Amino acid sequence: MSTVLETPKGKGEATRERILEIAEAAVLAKGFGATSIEEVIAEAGLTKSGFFYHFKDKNALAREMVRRYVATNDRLFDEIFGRGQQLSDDPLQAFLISLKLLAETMADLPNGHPGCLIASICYQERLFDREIRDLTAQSVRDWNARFRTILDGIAAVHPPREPVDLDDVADMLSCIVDGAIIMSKTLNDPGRLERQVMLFRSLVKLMFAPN
Amino acid sequence: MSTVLETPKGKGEATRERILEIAEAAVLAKGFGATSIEEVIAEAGLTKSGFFYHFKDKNALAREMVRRYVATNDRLFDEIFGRGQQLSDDPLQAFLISLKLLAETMADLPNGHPGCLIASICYQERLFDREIRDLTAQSVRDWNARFRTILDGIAAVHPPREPVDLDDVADMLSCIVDGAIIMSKTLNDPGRLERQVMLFRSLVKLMFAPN
DNA sequence: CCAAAACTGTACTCATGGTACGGTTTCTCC
DNA sequence: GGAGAAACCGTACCATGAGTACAGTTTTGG
Repeated sequence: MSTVLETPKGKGEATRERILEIAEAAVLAKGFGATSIEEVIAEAGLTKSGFFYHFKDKNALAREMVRRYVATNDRLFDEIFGRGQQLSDDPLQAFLISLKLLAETMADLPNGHPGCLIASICYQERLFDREIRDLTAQSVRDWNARFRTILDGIAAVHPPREPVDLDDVADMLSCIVDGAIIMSKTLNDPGRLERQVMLFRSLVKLMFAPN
Repeated sequence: MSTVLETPKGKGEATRERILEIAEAAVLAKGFGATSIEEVIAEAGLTKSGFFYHFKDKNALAREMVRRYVATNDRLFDEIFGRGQQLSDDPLQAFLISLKLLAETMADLPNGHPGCLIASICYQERLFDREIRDLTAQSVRDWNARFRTILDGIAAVHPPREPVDLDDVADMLSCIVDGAIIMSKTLNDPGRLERQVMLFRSLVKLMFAPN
């Protein structure tokens, strides 16, 4: 309370963050069930006791991982779609700009996109408790709602030329990103993710742009 | 060779199949790393010795699982896209019919789509050997090539109204299906998968149909 | 009926996840 | 600079699961 800085961040907080980061990478590479606490703490450079000081069990680790992932993603979306709105008053143009930014962001990852934690968890649902599954579900709903709002704004100005359901179009963006991440990883070709986002962008243009 | 039936199928073959089916369901629900041989054999009703009679180790099980999954999927695609071609001479109409069939097939799963094994494996790549990763990569490439061929046939008759890359459009179908499966599972709403396939269908129409 | 196929049973090793708990260092604040 | 909390270490322990070895038993197909 007395410090001026926003994030006092005791030493413990830093360790927590390090654990979460290492764990997330491991989970995305081998799955939660196959990610051992031992390997995480080995890489983090602390002991088992130290780990359990921060997280009461593996499920607590998972919960915090998801919270962290969702928060990071939310911030990224805020920035990307906020930036689009700054750069154009037309909602369609703003969205197209944001999609381009999104594609570039995806392409900028040096070793390709590390993966979507929500997708990873979805394929291991039985390992997680109700709270975690609710967390992932809510975050997906939030993202879809965000896109839906944007699309509403566009449709108000540019009536779509075909009767498409905007809820489905909003869903589609998440679907394409998740699907493209999988394809990129499977084929070991990071470029596909960017291309899919750009194709989605073309289709948005096709749907709304006056011909 | 002397039998008339296509599949003589000794008793061992049936057991193998049962193991693979149980294992696949378990892997899609909790991941490969968290799927124990013990639980699989418990559900299959045989002993550990019995299991290792059929598969030399867990990786052999994974290999056969993937082979089985890919073969099943190939057959399904053969049927769906073959049927489309039977029902219309126009390649675009044929594809639209097939996509409708695909959407219906997806919607017909009683408890929603169980999941894509390739996607599941992609998020646990470190657990699998080179051979398995090559298998999944090749199957994805094959599916993409199949769709690309269809799109080529369409484009030859109906020039696309926007300059879209047909390779990307072909990729998109797999991406959308994989992504929609994840969303359906995460939100526990099986309907989304069907809707996404139908939306893709609308977009194909929008891309190629003369206005 | 016989040989191969398809298992069962037991008994073990080794590695690892996860728990429990008491002790020790390091930080922080008064 | 001392007290107490936060952050961490050490060790001992149990349960589970992968995988091996191998001898025995049932089942099946020709």
